[in-house]
Amino acid sequence: MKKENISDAVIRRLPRYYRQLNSLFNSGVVRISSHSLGQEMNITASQIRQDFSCFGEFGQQGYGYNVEELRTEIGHILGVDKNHHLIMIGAGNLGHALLQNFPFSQTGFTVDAAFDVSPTVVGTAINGVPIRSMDELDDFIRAHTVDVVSLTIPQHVAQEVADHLIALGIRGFWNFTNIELSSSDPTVQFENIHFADSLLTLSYRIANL
Amino acid sequence: MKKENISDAVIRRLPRYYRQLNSLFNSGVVRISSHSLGQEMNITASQIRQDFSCFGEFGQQGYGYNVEELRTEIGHILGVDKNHHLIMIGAGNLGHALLQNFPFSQTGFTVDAAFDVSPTVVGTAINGVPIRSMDELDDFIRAHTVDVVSLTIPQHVAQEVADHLIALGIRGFWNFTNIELSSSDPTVQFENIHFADSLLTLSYRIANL
DNA sequence: TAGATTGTTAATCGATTAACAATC
DNA sequence: TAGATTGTTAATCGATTAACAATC
Repeated sequence: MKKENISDAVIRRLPRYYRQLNSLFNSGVVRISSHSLGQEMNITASQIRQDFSCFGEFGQQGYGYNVEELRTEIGHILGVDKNHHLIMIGAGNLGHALLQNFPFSQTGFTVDAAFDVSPTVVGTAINGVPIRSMDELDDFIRAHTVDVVSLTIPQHVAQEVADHLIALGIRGFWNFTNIELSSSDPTVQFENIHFADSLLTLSYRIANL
Repeated sequence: MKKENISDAVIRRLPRYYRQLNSLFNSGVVRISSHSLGQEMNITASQIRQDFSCFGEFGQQGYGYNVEELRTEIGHILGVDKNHHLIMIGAGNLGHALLQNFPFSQTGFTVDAAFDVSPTVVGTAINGVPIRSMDELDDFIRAHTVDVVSLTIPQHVAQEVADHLIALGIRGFWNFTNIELSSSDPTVQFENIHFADSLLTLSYRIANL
């Protein structure tokens, strides 16, 4: 399942397609053409067909795409049918918010545990996810499959914790700390959510029309 | 202060430059060349010089860039010196987390109020920001300058609330609901933080090398 | 069948990189 | 002065769009 030469721009559009197709499916729409889908999403029909053709032939001439089928295909490409395992490091406000509100299961993830240093939260559970002590982290990782670690911890410990986790074999990081994490190992993947960068681009745009 | 033809790609790099320059400044670095900055950020020196030259001439031949000066310039371009006013709609877990942890003031923002429907939080304050009732929202907006509204509310009310706010004159939205908001008015700016899209791209990448 | 729409190849556009004269 | 490094123009690369034969 190794596609080569898929550009980042294409990959970033896949979740949007998936989201739109889900919404269409839930509205009972059975089929859609690249043209209509493009209008709804503000993407050209050409680009949609180009994007899909990176992964296979999902449509039918003269008909378009079956919404349910296409949704399943793109979901498969994204791995929502994989049941990835995730643990959360840091169960503060943001970690708490994610555990409470984020639809992990719809995204193909199971949150097996959260870890924190604070004795007041260790031993409790949020939305069914047990909060464990950071002391148990290494043993937990050695004993379980962990595909992704979400980092909702203070900036100043982020790189250090990441390095430690990489040494333990973790390859996927969902990084909420506003710093650039890096690794010399190219198989380690970081996905960053930089709130500050996001707000600053908005700040720029509202000032420049 | 209206620069034309600045591509989105350039704008998205500005906060990264700003972040890196801040870090260099705090480490006491006085000057830096496009070459060194590029090495640190994994960007070519050419691109850095191209990016900066969209906004002015901030360097000096044979010397490079003065870190403090360049930081100030880019901060100015991004508007961190503007003191924008922000209100938050929805003071649930995520809103709470942002109020507690996000460095609004360092980003050039003041949070004047948060609004929620829940009577248990209305009347309280988080990190000095008062939580008001949604009933007070319209009057508040009419009486105050509001540059940006952060939307940390449930998906199903998001577009409706956004439309209402647009009608009241709001032009900047920091959208944390996992849906695509839109407006026919091109002066309205949406900056979306789609957690699910982000996690799905990570899901894709860990499966494909 | 005729009309619609795909998948794909070719053309265009824009963004990144390279090169270099200007100059500190 | 010689060396370094900018700002900018030109070359390259990659991504988006257009066109169209294939075909449902």
